[in-house]
Amino acid sequence: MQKVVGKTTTKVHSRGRGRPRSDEAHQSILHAAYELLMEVGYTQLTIEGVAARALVGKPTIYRRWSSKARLVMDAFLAATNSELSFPDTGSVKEDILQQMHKLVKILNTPRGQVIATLIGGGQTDPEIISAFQANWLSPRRFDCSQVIKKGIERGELRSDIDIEAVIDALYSPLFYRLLLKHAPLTEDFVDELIDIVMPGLNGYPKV
Amino acid sequence: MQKVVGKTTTKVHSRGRGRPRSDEAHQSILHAAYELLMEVGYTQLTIEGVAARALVGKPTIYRRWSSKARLVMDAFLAATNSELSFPDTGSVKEDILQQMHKLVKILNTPRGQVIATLIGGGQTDPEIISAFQANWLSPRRFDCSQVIKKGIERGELRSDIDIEAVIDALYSPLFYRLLLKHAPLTEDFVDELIDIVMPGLNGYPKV
Amino acid sequence: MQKVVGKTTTKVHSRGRGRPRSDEAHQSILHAAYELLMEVGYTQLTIEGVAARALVGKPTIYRRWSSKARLVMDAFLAATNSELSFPDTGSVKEDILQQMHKLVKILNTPRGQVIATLIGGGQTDPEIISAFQANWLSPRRFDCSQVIKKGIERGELRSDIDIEAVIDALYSPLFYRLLLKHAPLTEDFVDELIDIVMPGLNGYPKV
Amino acid sequence: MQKVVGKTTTKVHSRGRGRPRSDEAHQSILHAAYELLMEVGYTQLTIEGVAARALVGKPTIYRRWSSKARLVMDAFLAATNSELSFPDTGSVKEDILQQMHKLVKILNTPRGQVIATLIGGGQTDPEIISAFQANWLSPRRFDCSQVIKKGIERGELRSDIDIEAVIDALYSPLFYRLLLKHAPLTEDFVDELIDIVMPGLNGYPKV
DNA sequence: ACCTAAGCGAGACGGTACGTCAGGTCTTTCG
DNA sequence: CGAAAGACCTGACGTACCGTCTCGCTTAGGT
Repeated sequence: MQKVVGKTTTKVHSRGRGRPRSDEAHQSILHAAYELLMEVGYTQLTIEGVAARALVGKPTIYRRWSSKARLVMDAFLAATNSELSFPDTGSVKEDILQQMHKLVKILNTPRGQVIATLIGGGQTDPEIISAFQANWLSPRRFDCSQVIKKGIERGELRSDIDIEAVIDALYSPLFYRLLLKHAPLTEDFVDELIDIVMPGLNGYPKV
Repeated sequence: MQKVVGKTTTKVHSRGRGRPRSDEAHQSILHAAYELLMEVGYTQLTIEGVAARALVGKPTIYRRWSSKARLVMDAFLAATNSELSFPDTGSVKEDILQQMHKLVKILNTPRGQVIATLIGGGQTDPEIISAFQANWLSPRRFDCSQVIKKGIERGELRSDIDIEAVIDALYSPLFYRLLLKHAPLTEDFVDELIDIVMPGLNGYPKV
Repeated sequence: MQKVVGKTTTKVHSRGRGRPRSDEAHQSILHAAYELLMEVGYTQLTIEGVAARALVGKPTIYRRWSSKARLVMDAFLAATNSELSFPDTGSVKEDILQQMHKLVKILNTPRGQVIATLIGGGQTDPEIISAFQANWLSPRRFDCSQVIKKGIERGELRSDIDIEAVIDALYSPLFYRLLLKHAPLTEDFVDELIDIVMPGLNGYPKV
Repeated sequence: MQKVVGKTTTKVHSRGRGRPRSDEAHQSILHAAYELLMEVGYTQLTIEGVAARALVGKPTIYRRWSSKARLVMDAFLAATNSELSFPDTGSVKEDILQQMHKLVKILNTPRGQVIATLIGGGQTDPEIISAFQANWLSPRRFDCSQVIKKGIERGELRSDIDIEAVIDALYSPLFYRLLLKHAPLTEDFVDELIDIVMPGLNGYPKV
């Protein structure tokens, strides 16, 4: 578990004078926040509740995070692990297929709900969206773009595709179902999607 | 503008005795709610704020809508017009392309932000999501599925596709960019998506 | 126990619509406040504490009293009874002597401490002083001035005295000892004071 | 301006090892405290405010004064000058009259307000009252009692009076008006008081 | 000339209470 | 007799200070 200090935390202290901030309190707050996030969700989570569970005063939280959104974002990121790496099977289609299956599994856990509430909360707090995008989404999109570029080099994929659009086409339906809940987010759905999208990327294009 | 009595409103009144409900108050509430929705989004919208702007008491709102979610959905739907119909050009690809362009235009207006905050707020309020899905999303997905079915009958599209998955593949990237804001939601993006997804649906499939 | 609506309460409501303010809550708050005033004094008394003891929400208190000072003032005045009336013995000296004895007895009870903390708190809140002066002090000073005037008419007292100054000369030492605590506030002290001050008021003045 | 080490300061340091306490900080704190005392009064004065104005850390204050009361008393006393001495005109009445005029002048300055808030704050902080009484009131009462004793020896005053009661009778009205503000504290009022009280003390008493 | 104890300003700590806002309910009066 | 208005209680908000506790740094005696 890696401490992530992204856009959401206030500036790291320039080794100024005064008592340094307690790392113990910091961790305790993030941990309490993440627990509550999974137990009651974003909306029901209160700063007072976090303070009480972390055995910390409210001002100690407000001193570090200026809003619930930012605290929750950091708590989420601090609990991130690298479970979403891409395999290297030699086939772009297979690499992406396997990683999307992993992603679907995660989105179907409570962690998936946390992601959903974060994106939801982000609709009224731009900072949370940009932090989520920068610290969670971007790294995974970057990995995916590397896989796609490798596929282009190999001639497995067309060279004139817009990589960002491809990634959107592949992954957005997963988030769409996560958020809209109009249909279940199954692994079969992933297979369907791959079958729909990959042909349009073929190195030997449309007849 | 038509009063929508869908899943979200409480039962219509049985013309009982006593003072009738003021239609003026009703419209005034919906109007105030929609305005606030555009100004501050779903989460920041408060029943008190709506009551104040509509010059109405809180119970007058609660008497008609049992929750913020239902009020907001009605306000949103009351402002709906049917600008998202599909053309009939004879080509599935063209029909969908044109309708998606219309959708993108709308998503880039304040109304797009309202949709975003509704989906966002829905992450912690299941009722919002299901009402949005039932009253706004479903009709458009139905229209789209009719277009697709017509394409299958014509032989323009493969007959073994999962129509729900196809609709997701086509439309979810638009909502994805609406919500995540990692890239602009342009009309060129629509063209790219169509180029990526449609080949996988061809009546005369992959080589 | 008489409900006093003095300078300290906000205007009485013009019998408008809506739920009327609960008199039960009102009395309960005043009672709790007075109890706490006697138990812990003005400074240690908190609005939260009053709310908790009165089984009432904080906003219910703030809706009626804009500050701790005004609440406390009203609580004090609501607990006022008319125990400080002047007798009519036919002798000014005797009338005042007896009433001052009564006052000393009261000032030596917890109620005396409440008065002390009110005057104390009033040093940083002008409103509390003026409310105390208007609702508690003034009536008693008026009674006393009537007694003095009667004495002047009778020829028992000089006619050229400044009545306000006389009242100050008589009563201020009691408050002085109440507040400064440099010496006990005994009934003998009252007798001493009368012996010192009354000769200066004699109808047949200084030789 | 003399550093006062009365009941209020903690023990003087035994000149141990280590860095000696900064006298500059000491003076700066007292000065800041007195300024704030005049600006906002005892109750509104905060240790944080003093520390900020004195450009000093909070612990530097707490190391020297264990409570707000003690700090404030020292700040008040450090700003004392001996402007309230008694003249020696040969007449008790004149001596006291002149000194009371001086006192009234002072009580009508901001310093008078400081005294008022000190007495006020003392109603919920016994330490303030006893320190004020010991370090400010007592010396002046002692001086006054000397004047009175001299008057008794001279035969100008009765020998059977209670000196403490006399001092109270003379001075308490001034503090009474300072604190209750029901009437202005003028020099004419002093003259009135003298006329009322002095006859009761005459060496050749009531007719 | 070093050591070391105690001071320094700064500022974070766990707390308590503040005064406010909005939630959803209840109780009046008015139409 | 039900709609409208507004007070009700509740709970959380974000802030201000409390008095204490580190920090990294002087500052001077003591060895």
